[in-house]
Amino acid sequence: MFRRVGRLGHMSAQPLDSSEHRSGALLDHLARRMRLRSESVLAPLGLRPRHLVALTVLRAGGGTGQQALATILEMDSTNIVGLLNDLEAKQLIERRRSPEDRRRHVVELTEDGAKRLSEAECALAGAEDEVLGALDPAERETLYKLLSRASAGTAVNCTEAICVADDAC
Amino acid sequence: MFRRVGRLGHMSAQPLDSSEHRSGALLDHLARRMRLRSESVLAPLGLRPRHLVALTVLRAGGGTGQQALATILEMDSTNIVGLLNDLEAKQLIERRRSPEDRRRHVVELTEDGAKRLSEAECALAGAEDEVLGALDPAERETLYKLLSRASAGTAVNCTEAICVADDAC
DNA sequence: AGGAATCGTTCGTGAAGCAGCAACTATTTA
DNA sequence: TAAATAGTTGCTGCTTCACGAACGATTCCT
Repeated sequence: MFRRVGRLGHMSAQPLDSSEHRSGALLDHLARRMRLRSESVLAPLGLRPRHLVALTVLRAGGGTGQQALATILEMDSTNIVGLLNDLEAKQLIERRRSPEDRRRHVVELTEDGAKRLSEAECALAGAEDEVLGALDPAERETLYKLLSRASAGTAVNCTEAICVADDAC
Repeated sequence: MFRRVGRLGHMSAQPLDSSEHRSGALLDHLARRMRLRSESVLAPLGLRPRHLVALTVLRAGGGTGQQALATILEMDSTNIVGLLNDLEAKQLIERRRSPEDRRRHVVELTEDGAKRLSEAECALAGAEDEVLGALDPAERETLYKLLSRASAGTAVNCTEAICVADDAC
């Protein structure tokens, strides 16, 4: 499951100067800042940050089963149920039984869901302006694309549908 | 299995519609994935993800008071105390009274702290490889720089209130 | 000097997120 | 038929975290 991390300094082929450039802590830091702001902005829409994450993933690779979704989001599947219950109660997603395997519930964004997601993203403009204030629009776009590709790439392991890279809306 | 959207080379014009390109959810998603992996990797070092965040911030702008640190990390100052207690017990940071204002505790990385931080970052290579597997080294470097600048930028302005452009959605 | 404000510290309280187990239904697969 | 899989529900417990109250030390205001 987890890649074994070798003892220090055993990699001779890699340039060592990138060893300090780990993005993990920075991701954590910025995600926290963003999440704190998002909560208050999203509240009027009846959404929480984690709902937005789920919706975003669903938009990227819709038509996934809940098990797959649990893997992508790395959440316990029992907790996924509650999350999806929220979203379904608001009619932002639909659960349909898969015709090929009727055990599965295929989860997909509804029209309302896509619309609400758009609204939410739009409402987050202010929050993002605060958190990413040091980056100009072009840099933010670059950041978005990198994050998007990384997110899609990691999802590849788990499911089938990935194709977010660059869509022109 | 892979639903492929062609248009690979067609980077036509500019992505002018950045309206939907909000990075918040993606940040959240990737940060979570990273954090889950980091925990197990960091455990042998006696660190947790949030410790790493604090150390990273301290390395970037050392010599800050705890109040300022609370603002940067956007954590309650009472919770900062416990966090720093952990780190001080491990002798990764030092609290000294500021000579100019002896109410303040100036927090700084010790040599051990910097070393441990480096080790931790090195140990996170595997985790990062998993989470950012879709990005090549150059892209990861770009990502790091963007995140780094964003983090530094928000830290600098944290004292002054940033006026947010009213969202016109 | 005296009083108010600030910084750090400790303690407690309460809410929220989340993992994990158990049991159940429906469905597929061997 | 038996076993495995997907989803659902309910429950338990741990951890994190924000928030408040009180306190000592120190500085700033007048």
